Amino acid sequence: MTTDEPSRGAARAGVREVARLAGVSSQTVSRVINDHPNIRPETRSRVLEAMAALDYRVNNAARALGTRTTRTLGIIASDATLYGPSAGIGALEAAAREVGRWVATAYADAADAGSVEGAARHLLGQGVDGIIVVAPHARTLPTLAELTPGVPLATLHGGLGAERQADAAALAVEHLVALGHRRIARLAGPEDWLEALARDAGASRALADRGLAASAGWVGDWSARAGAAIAAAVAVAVRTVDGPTAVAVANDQMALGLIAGLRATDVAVPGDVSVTGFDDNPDAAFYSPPLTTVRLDLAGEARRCVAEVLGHPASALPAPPELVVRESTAAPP
Amino acid sequence: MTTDEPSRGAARAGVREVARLAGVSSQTVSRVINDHPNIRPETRSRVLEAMAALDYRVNNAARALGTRTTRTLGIIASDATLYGPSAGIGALEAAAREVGRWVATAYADAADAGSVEGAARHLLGQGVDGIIVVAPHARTLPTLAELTPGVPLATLHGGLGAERQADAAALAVEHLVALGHRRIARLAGPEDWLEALARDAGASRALADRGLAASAGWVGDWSARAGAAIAAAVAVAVRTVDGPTAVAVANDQMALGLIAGLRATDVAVPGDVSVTGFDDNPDAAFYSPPLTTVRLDLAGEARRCVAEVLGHPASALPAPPELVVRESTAAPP
DNA sequence: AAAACGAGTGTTACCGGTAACATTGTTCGC
DNA sequence: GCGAACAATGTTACCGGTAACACTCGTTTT
Repeated sequence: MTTDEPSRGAARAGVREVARLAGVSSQTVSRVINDHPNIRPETRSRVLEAMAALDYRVNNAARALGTRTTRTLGIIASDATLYGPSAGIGALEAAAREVGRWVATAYADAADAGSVEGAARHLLGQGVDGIIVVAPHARTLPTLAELTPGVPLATLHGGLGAERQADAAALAVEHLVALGHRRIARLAGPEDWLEALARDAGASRALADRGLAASAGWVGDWSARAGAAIAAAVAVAVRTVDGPTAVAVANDQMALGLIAGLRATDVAVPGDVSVTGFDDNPDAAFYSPPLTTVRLDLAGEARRCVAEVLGHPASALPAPPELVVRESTAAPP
Repeated sequence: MTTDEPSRGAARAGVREVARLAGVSSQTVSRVINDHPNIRPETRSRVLEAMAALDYRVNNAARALGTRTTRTLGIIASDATLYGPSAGIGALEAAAREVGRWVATAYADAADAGSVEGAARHLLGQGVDGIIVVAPHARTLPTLAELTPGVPLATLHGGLGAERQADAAALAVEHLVALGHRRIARLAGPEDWLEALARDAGASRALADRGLAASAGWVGDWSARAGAAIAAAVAVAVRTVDGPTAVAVANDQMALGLIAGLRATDVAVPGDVSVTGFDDNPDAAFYSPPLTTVRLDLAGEARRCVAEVLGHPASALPAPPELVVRESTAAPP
């Protein structure tokens, strides 16, 4: 394990070294690095050459110290075992990198205000320029805002993205209605998650738009386990006269659990009841039966979200959500 | 959105302010912050009070600039849609935070050397003190080592953790053997992933230990889709005389896809063939049938990994892997 | 009792960029 | 043809910690 460091002795070059080699001042080097206007093209290229020759790399700590901005975005994420948030984080990282920002991620139990607060403190300590909350809890958002004065806050799948969440949920319901379903139940996410609210609101709206009653729904914590736990109750409802003939579930994982639970009680999907998911988890095509679900333009949502915390003008809107029809939905029995 | 910043005007306090309020030098404040010995308890508490009173927070950029260390670990992650890596990242973040480090994550397509290199450069630019590669590609590891002289490198689920990966895979095979299976096939991960190698090696070893032939296996890219794609071939093999009666799959998601594909070709699991997974994905209990799989002590592995890059003495070893028996395995037909 | 030591603290300079301001030509309007 | 505006570059100081070293006392050591 001999750390034979090639740079030993020859400390990494800084702006001053580059400046000397290029025959300019260090400030000019800085200008080139930061793409300032008013640099003679020839000077610029001389500097660039020098940077390449010395394998120059900016020192972010120094830059951050001088500018009081770290070019880093903090992400507060919930449970890494849920598909939605995980995929969201990946998309955010890509979007941040696209605009030259770094990300620092802190995981927290979204349902526990203390944990979220700890994550926020952790990120603030890091000096992030903004914080993005993935799948935020309704209650924690105000707390966060209070905790982080001066640091812009945005939410993926919450704030501005909420309409599209609702639209996507509506898409699922419309699909069920088109198949002939008239009594459509909902299995929503935890009531106090903005994301859950948006999805459920979208489903309700679609029902109302079609003149259908929004029957009472169930609530789960996004996990497959929760879906399974609710299955017995769903089975009872389905077997009831005038019971639902379809369930719009707020994410794919709960749908998976629900279907598993229904199978255990001999309720056939989609024979006895149709089920839709939400997310288009890559696994959903291989559930049994393959799950009909809706998909958001995650990359687009992430870009919008990054632009928002950065205070950039809204770029192109994310693509509209898509319905992915598979085999968990059919005409009502 | 009136950003009524309470700290406007009253710029955030630094060590010097704290020092003045506590009646000591800034260096003493620094010593308190860093838990240096040789501080009179009374002095320490005076400083701590002053820090609290001023709501002092260290400026990491300044610290990094002075010490040439950022207390940040870089994580190079592959696909956010796979359960294993996602969960691994979450565990690493927690482990890093436990020892007062930050993490910076960069996602890369592990199969694309260029992409991994880009991620590494990104992290190096950030000035990370070490890099942890989640689920590394065998070939990219040397490249990375070359690219990052002086920056310690470790792998989650690769290097030192490999034995436990192998042990876990062996556990699955042993379970199948105990059920009476003698012809056990394998569906491995991509050949050049260290993790895939370790798991497959463990399975092979277990077979050899039992005096069983390691029949040829299949390979997939960890995704459910890959499992489904291979299903037809597996079905043919299973129906062959002397064909396998069980398949040990290298992760749960591929197992899911495989089972879905087998169902399509009327091969029953576990009736005609038993299937085991790897990871204990929280969804696996709700697959159809619920998946028998093995689980690693992810938090422990992450801690070990963080200690390794940090050059800390190895702490407690991760707990041994566990077998989780569910319904995808049964005695051979 | 002088010398050596260690605990506890202060001084100074430095890390590597960049903001702010100063300084040169150049070009342009009238 | 002269001052104004501007383009291109240099100077200087500063961001906020900490390393390195210096210094002052009590305690030991010999």
